Amino acid sequence: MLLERIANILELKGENTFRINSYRKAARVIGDLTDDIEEIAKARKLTDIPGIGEGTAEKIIEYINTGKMAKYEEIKKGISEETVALMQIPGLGPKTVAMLSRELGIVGLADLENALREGKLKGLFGIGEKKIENIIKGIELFKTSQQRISIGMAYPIVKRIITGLQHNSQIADIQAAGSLRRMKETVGDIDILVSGANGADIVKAFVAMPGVTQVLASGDTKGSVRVEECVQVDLRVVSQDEFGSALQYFTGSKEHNIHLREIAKKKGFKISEYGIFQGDKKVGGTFEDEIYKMLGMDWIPPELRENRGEIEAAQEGKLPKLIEFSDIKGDLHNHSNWSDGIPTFEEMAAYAMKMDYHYLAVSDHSKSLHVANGLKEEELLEEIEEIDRLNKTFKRFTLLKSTEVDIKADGALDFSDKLLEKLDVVVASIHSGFKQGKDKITGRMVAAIHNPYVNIIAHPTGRLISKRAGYEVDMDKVIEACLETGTALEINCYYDRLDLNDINCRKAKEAGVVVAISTDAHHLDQMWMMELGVGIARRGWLEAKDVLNTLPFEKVKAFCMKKRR
DNA sequence: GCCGTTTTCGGCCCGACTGTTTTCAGTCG
Repeated sequence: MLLERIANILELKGENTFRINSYRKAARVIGDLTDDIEEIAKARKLTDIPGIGEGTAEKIIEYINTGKMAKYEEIKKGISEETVALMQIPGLGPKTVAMLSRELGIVGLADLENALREGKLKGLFGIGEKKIENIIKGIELFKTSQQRISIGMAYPIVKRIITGLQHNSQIADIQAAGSLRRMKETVGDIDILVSGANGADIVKAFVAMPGVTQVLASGDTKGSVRVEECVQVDLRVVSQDEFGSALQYFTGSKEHNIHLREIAKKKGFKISEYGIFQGDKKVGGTFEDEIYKMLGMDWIPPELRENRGEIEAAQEGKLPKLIEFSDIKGDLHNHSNWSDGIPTFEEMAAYAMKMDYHYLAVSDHSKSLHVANGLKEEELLEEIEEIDRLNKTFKRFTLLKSTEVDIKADGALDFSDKLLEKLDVVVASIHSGFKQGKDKITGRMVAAIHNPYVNIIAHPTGRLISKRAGYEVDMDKVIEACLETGTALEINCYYDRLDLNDINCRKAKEAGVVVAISTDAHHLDQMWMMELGVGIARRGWLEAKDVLNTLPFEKVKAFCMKKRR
């Protein structure tokens, strides 16, 4: 994003920090938009977006029209991207990078490492022994632990730690904070917050837990470890009357907290991790919700705390009543051992019933997907018979006859309508031709959506968080087609997919498109990931009524049949 | 650069830590 780059360069140049921040803020709000920026520009409504004023609006219009931004072209002169990137090294901020560049002509990481080796940093203004040591450590850290991990990895770790510590009699409250509590799709490190009497004892118990591979710090109020999965986990101990404010503070997001503190200031309050204050007098902090209440708004669920309009909604009492895991009645996309899954139908049904589901779809792959052992027509017919037979043995549970039918490279479906008609619910998805252009892929998907038997489009963008960006698809057109035809879009819960993501999910909701939250489980022990999908749905402002699989079986069936008429 | 139930000018979130330039700037979350 160009505006973000401008912010970075201005920072390096030592510009006014408030100006830098406003470029950053503008970049962020644009990234969070659910509407098309060009449409907004065309309607001359850019300055309606909070954080975008006349100046930025002009720059955006210039960029849309010419593909360039004069401001950016002007300030980037003589500054290399590599130099800007040096600011990402922990401990190196804009001042130090600018000074190193000025005094030693350092451009990028290689230069910096050479200068360090040759001892050139010694004697520079503001640089001592310790500082040099910290830069070396920072580079090391930058190289090794740069990447964030999927919430799907972090979530079980936190559950394990919290369960392990819960029985500790010293602990009064324990909660995960940070981006994990907000259910962000990736997390950097894991923050756990505890209140209790004896901090040192609690921290000792924490660093001695099974699974800990390295203890980074162990004190009276904070412990920091690395666990098997190579993630850093921080545990902080606070007093009970600070737990609420500390939880609020450490949950973030940073942008949400900044906005909240601005409001607090205007109302004569001050909030920090230690509490909410009026002058020097502490007026709250034990409970998180009292902070929001004192600021004149409803308590905001953590998943919404991204400064994407949730604060305004809370002030007006208009927050959505977010979907909860307990609203989920079933799972509409799963694989059995008939294609590339592990469990049998019986095992799937038993597990689903244990999860209190009312139904579960068996949606094995279709014939063209050889790598996934896709079912041939006659095999799907057999599968249908087998499921019908099994369903007679269940009392208050139904296995749904389904398929994950391939949308082939030419846009045709992999099974005939005649066959699809025999199913309860049809999931369709793209598994090939990822490199086709945006129009082609969008065309394939829209064609599938218009098929009267297709009910759900699975993993609509095809992205894999750790591996690939996904194919190019015009989500606006897909959403439009779904709305027109009564087709649902999936939030795929598999931890590496989480596709739709939060922003697209909100986009779908705003358009009025129904969303299905499905695990795409191939093993029984992937079915818990429904919790991740619900988290993404909550981040997308979804309520139970927006989600297909919160409905009882009859209504899901009615949703599918309606399209066939 | 943005913004306004105190302001169209003068503000713009809070606190901790660290190292170094001994009173505070730089960096971080």
